[in-house]
Amino acid sequence: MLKKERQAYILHQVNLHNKVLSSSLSSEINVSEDTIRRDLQELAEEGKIIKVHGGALSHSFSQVHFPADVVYSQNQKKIIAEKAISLISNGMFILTSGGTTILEMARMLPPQLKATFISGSIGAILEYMHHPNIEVILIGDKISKSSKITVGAEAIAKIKQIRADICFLGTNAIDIQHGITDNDWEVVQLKKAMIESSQKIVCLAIAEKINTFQPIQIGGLDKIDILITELPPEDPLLKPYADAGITVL
Amino acid sequence: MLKKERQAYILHQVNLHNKVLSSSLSSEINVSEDTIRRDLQELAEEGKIIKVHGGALSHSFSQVHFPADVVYSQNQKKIIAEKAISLISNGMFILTSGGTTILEMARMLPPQLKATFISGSIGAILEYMHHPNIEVILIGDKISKSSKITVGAEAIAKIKQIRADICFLGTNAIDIQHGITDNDWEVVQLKKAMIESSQKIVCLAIAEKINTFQPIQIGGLDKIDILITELPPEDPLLKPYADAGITVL
DNA sequence: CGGCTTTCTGCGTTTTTGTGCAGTAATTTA
DNA sequence: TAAATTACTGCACAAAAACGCAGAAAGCCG
Repeated sequence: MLKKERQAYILHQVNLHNKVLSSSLSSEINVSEDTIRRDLQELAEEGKIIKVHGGALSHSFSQVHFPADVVYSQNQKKIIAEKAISLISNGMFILTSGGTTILEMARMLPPQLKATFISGSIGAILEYMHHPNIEVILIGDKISKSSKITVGAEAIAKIKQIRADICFLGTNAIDIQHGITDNDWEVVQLKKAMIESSQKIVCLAIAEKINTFQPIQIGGLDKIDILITELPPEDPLLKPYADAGITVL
Repeated sequence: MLKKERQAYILHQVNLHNKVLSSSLSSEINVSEDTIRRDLQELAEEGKIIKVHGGALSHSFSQVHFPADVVYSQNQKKIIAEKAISLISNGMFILTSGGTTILEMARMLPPQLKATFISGSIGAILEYMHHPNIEVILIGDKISKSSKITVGAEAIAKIKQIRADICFLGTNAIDIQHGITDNDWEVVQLKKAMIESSQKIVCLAIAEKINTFQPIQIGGLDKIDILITELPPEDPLLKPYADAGITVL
């Protein structure tokens, strides 16, 4: 088993179960605990997991601990959310994934807006529920504790029954070559279904996610209609995407 | 259980109940009181809780003054929750409605418990998600903002596909003549479906709901297997229900 | 192709960390 | 003030981490 492969597996396990033990990983993959420890350390340095004595935890596990950095990217997300909201009008059926950017958008929805929001993300649903004029449809199925969304065949089947006007995807990684990618298999399946069920696909991504990629592909750039970042549309970083036929906001 | 994990659990408990006892935490998590004390100390040093003799308090507690009757009915619900939890064992499929009593039960589930919980109540789902060993299945459909649960034909159809071991119903009103009743049409439909899909039906009701009724019937007393209140089972108020063949706890 | 470097992995040893226990001091409660 | 809880201290033991090292594998290059 290759190092990269191993780390991808570890990351997946962490995101799935919220925690991993060095000892159990070691026996699962058949490498020494030393190697596991080194992998965990690398992943921790990249900020993908939180290393603790005995194993590692997923980032979402200890939500509380996101200091100064959070406020900074909060503002970025507000800019993105504003642009996204400008695409919504009354009466629309809107499909959304989860993720902090989507949550920010949900919070900023204008109170007069009348629309139907469909999502499997618990966090997003909670936000939508606060709004007076929004109909909320919850996609049900097994809940993934790490990503706090519903996942599974039922959820996907349900999404496939829908014909939404527009779909907002919180984007974990996007680049020219691989399109949009993610690191959780089940989340990927869900997003794929969402793309199939929507007339227009909007990707919300903060700039640091641009030109990065993750192990699993959701879809190529050709699936995307609109890309929203906190940068001005004419930023050179975004030029390749505009050239690929995507509307950049 | 990892140290960080344990501390996260403790913190969650503190924020939930506003206080924790070292002794009860120790037996819940199965570590020595010494370890708990050291955890509390660390959390206190980080300013996340207030350590006191015998346990710890939440920060918010020191400020807010709870009206006595809130605490009182909180305690009633805790008694009910405890009795209800005694009916649950590992591996069970458990269907639950919403309501504050159910929420209290969800909060008090022992961390070692491995079971599958199925619900359409957003609040309950959020609680279940915090527990390390519980599988959570979310019933999806349109969300009723007033009751904060999913309602509708899809939700009912989904429930009908389930064969649960036990079903816990938060009860709004119960009396000898009308059985269990409620005042929300859609909630009633859902609870009816839940009753049909479960082997054993448990009603959780605080004493003040006993011998009251609401406009819409969910089901007669014959549908109920177990009735749980905060009163001792031999309380005369409950005698008619025991006579009707219901196990009263 | 052969030699060189670099990277990766596993092993043994030393440190550090986490946990429980016993005895004692401090505190609550009656 | 006495009895009972709870807190603290030092210690012992186990588990995990860190460190240095050596062999294996992969990549590079003339």
